[in-house]
Amino acid sequence: MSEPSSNSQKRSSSSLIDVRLKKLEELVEAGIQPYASGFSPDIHSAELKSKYSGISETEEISDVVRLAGRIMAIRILGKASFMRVHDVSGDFQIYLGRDIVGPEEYNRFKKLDIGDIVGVTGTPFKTKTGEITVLVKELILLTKSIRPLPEKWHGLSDVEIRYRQRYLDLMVNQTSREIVVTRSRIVSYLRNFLATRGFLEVETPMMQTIPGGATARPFETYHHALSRQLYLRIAPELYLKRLLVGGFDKVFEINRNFRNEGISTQHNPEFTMLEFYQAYRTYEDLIKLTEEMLSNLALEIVGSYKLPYGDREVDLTPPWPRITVKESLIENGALKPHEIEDRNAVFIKAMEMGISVNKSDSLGKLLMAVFDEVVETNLWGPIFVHQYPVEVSPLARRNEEDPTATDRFELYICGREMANAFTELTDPVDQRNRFEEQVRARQAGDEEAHFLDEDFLRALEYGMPPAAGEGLGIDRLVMLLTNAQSIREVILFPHMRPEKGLE
RNA sequence: GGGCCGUUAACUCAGGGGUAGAGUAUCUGCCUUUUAAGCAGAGAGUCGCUGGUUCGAUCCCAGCACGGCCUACCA
Repeated sequence: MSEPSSNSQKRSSSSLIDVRLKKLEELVEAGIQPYASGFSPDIHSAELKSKYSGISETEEISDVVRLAGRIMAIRILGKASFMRVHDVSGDFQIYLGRDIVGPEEYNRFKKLDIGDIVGVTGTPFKTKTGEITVLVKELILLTKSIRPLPEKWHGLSDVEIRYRQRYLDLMVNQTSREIVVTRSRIVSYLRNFLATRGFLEVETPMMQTIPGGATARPFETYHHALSRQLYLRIAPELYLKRLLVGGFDKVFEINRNFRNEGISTQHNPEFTMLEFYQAYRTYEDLIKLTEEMLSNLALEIVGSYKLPYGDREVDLTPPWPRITVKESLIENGALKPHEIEDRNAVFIKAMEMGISVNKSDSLGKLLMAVFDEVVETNLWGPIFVHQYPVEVSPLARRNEEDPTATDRFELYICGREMANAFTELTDPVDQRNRFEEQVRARQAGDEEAHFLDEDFLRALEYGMPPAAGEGLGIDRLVMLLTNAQSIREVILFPHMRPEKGLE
């Protein structure tokens, strides 16, 4: 699309590339296929090392092993050479001797570059320094690399390049690879945990005509054939509940949500959410399930309930404490017990604290504004904050004793919201009233207020069994378990502005 | 969206109003057990972009681009 000169590939880099392109030409002229196929390794580096760790230095092993990987270091010592090769399980060393492969082949090997992918066939032996090494009988070039890799001491640390060219980051940074593997293990564990408890994994629409289930600004798109506006989903909640109406009593979905909001170390426009719903249960049951699921997950992934996070530690040994929103506000000293039910008193307090609030805000919204400002970041946790105000919980069931509160909790770990759950509102009349309240808020300018979903109300009118549901942010959970300080470290290809010259 | 900081060789980084330095990588030569191999030599840069100030800018100033951190909204 753009001319080579406007490409991000700078001139000097292209001179290094030119050297390699010349080598590539020479290979082709010599009749060598620089992008070969058909070589199958029969062992990985980790297995090689463990299998032959017991051999002695002088021992000659007749086993022939086949390995493949990317050359990461080359040490030429005249008529013999060592190379370090990376494969998926780690790295291994190969030994090339001129007297073994012959002078012609040996000279060809000396022209290999760091970054080239090779297949080797040979026998294992132990070097003077005790490293299991492959004595190469045959080496074939599988892929010629024409771009230089980052240097061997410091590797690649420029975060912009690490995120934009994740393939390069994964090639040279082991911790980046480990996070990918850990994330996969976490998702598998959660899937298995729920599946063994009878939950059914489902997929619901990513493109929705009415974006529902959360308070957030949606991304908009357009369907030409239907001539209508569509939204990328902000949550799967209303669809999963429709499945409860339909008769499934335990369902879950692990998938992407999209929210048209700011980007930060805690936020990516698309993020992964686990949502699960269970009929004939309450949020009390979800508290127990969450404790069990996440504490066992920590044992599985980290090997302990106690996790290092930043320069602190968080202890996931169950059970975890609980506190109501109102209790937390009083305990924190933000509000006095007599003020907590008094909208005007809370409004004045919020103003005094410099929190941006509106005259029209309900008591519940004001309480949450104060909570977000002064309580939330101090909740190192793990802790369940529960009994959220009804005005900010339009899909949650009212508490039996306190109709201004809902049977809802949010789980906080390391000062961050990890999960949000509640006993579901199943009363179609109450649900309609709450939606209408949201519509009024939207008309008053609240871009994040819920849309009214008439079909969802129709489903509730047929009757949804009593149920409880929860949403759990997977990216933040992976951050917690990998001690990552930025969400971009746990998302393979995080959102970035387009790179100049490559659009 | 706001504030602060950054952008110099392919990579990691120094430097600083008089047209640029190191290590790694690359290239050449020597070297048969190295593993940050070693020794000798060489090449490599529009100092993010665009303007301004100046005899002269990579350095000072402004704007822009991209990124990072904090902050705001949210999960």
